[in-house]
Amino acid sequence: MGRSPCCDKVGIKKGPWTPEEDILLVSYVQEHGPGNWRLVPTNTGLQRCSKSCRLRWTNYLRPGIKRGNFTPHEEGMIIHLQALLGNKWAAIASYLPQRTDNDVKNYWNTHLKKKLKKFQPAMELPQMAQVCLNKTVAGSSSTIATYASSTENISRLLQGWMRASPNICSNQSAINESGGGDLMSNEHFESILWFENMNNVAWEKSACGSTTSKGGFQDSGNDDQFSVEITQEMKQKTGNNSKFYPSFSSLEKWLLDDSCAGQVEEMNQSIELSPIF
DNA sequence: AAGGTAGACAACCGCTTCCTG
DNA sequence: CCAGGAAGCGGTTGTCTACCT
Repeated sequence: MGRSPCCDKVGIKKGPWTPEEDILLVSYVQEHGPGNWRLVPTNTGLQRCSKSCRLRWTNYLRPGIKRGNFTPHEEGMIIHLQALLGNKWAAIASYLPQRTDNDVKNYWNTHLKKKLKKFQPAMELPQMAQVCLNKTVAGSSSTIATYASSTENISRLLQGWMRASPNICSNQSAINESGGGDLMSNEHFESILWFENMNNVAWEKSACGSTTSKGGFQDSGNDDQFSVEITQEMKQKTGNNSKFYPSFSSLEKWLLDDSCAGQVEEMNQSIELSPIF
C-alpha cells in the first residue's frame, strides 16, 4: 500500500497547474464526472498523477468553492469545531460546504492558530470556542461577501453543467439550484446541508459533562460510551457508508449551554479589548 | 531600488481507510 | 477473511507576493 506509484513515474509533472491543464481537467470531469481518477491522466493526456488531478479538482476547480477571506462567522465556526473535533479538517470543512479541507487547514495554520495562541494561557480551547461562537452567532446576521479569484470563472462555467448533471455532486447541484447560481448565505447553507431532522441524542446527552481540559472528547472518562453512541447513531443514520458528523445546531447547543459558560465572561472581555476579532 | 523576511496558499508526500475481488 | 488497489486525509513543503529595512 502506501503512496500511489503513479507519482513516482518519470514524466509526471509537478508544480503549479497551468490554465491549459485546468481546462483539460475541467473538460474531462464535465464529460465523465468526478471519480475514477486513475483514468484521468490517461484519458486527458495530462502529465499528472491521478492523485494530483483529484486534489486539483476538489480543492480548486470544483464548482461552488468560495475563495478569499473567511468571514468572522466562518472563522468562529472553524475555531469551535477545531476545539471539538481536533484537526479533522475534512470534518470541519463539511460544516463549511463552500470551503475545502485544505483551505480550512491553511487558514487555521496561518491565521487562527496565532490568534488563539494569545488566549491559550488564559483559557482552554472549548471555552475559547464557546466565546467565539457566542460572538459569531450574535453577529452572524448574514456575513455574505463576494469573492473574486482566478478560478471563479472556471467554477462559474461549471455551474450550468452541475445543474444539468444532477447525478454528479447532487448536493452541490442542489446548492446551486437553490442559490440561483449566486453564492449563498451561510444561513441557507446550514439549513440545507445537514440532516435536518436529526435527533442527536448522543450529542445532546454529552453536553458539557464530557468535555475535558484538552478540548476534545477523547480524554473524558465518559468518552468511550459517548463514542459508541455516536458510532451507533452514525451507522443507523448513514447505513454504515457515508461520513457522518453531528449537525451544527447540536454543536451550537452544546457550546452555548449556559452551564458551560463558566469563565467565559472573563474571556469575552479580553476579546472585546483585543484588536484580533 | 535592492535584498531580506514573513505571510499566504497551492501542491505534494505518505499514512490510513475503504472497497472490491 | 485477506490482500491489493484506490481514494481520503492530515502534515509538510515550495513558491509567490507583499512588506520592511
